Amino acid sequence: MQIGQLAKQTGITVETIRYYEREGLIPPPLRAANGYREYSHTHVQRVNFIRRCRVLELPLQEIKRLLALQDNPQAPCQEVDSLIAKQRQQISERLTELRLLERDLKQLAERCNRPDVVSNCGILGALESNSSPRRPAPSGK
Amino acid sequence: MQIGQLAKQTGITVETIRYYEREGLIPPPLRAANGYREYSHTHVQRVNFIRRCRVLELPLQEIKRLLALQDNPQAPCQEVDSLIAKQRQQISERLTELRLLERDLKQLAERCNRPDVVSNCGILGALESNSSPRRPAPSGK
DNA sequence: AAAAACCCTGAAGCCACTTCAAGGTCAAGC
DNA sequence: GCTTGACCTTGAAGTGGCTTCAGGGTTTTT
Repeated sequence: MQIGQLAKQTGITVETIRYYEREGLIPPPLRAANGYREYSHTHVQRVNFIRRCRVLELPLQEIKRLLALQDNPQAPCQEVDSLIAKQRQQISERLTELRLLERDLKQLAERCNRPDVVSNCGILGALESNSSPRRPAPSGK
Repeated sequence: MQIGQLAKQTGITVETIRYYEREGLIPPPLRAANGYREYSHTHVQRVNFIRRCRVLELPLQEIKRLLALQDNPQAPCQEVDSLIAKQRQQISERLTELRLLERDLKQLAERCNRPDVVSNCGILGALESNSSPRRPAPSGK
């Protein structure tokens, strides 16, 4: 199977497959006499595995760890669990960030004074003034 | 005011301030006789403006647009509004993505078979099988 | 025989920084 | 006056996960 075929079967572009090989996520395949890469079924599985991990937004370095564990069936699977747990934690933190951001952007958008000029723009005004990082009002510390 | 002082006042690192200058977001400041950058109050305002925009995760290119509009007070502020609206849209889309991702990761984590070995790992098993991109069962289209 | 479609490599571009290397400058303490 | 340390300078490279480009070779189709 040529690289284009593998790309079609997995939904990963040809360039990205070559990139994964360079990064060591895919073992270098055999080469045909003309230098073309020749892939087998195990390569399809490998690329699909990587794709599913990337859908979960796991970094390539961690996917690399998972692939190493895969090749070592007697290893404890605790690292797999903790890796997924860590990813869940990060996604959850990012969700919290983005929810706050959404709220802030909504408030900002409401400061718009309808079609007007920049000098009277409520949005720009808010961004100019020190509203964001307001210190908690200097108390007699 | 030297660059270190500006950094302290704005919470932006020295390196990032120099980067913003290179990228054209901050006008090049005057230089002292020894070559050190000399900043004024308007620079503090400018950097704070950029910081507030970055908190909202606006890309530098769009912050550049906002800064250009700021320097042009008679321009209509419609572009400001649409820029913020676009950002809201993107944040909202990303939130939707991450909520789905959170759900998927939770389900995946539940497949863990307690402390065990890799060969019996429910998580790895799920990542290996073609569960994710299941085609909607070929119907007689 | 020519055109289209595939394959190859290596390098650069994207974004917003961060880090590194290799220095010059300046105030304080001995 | 000499060192120590804290500041400042520039330019280049590294980060992540690709994508794009330049410049070719090969194979299949027309």
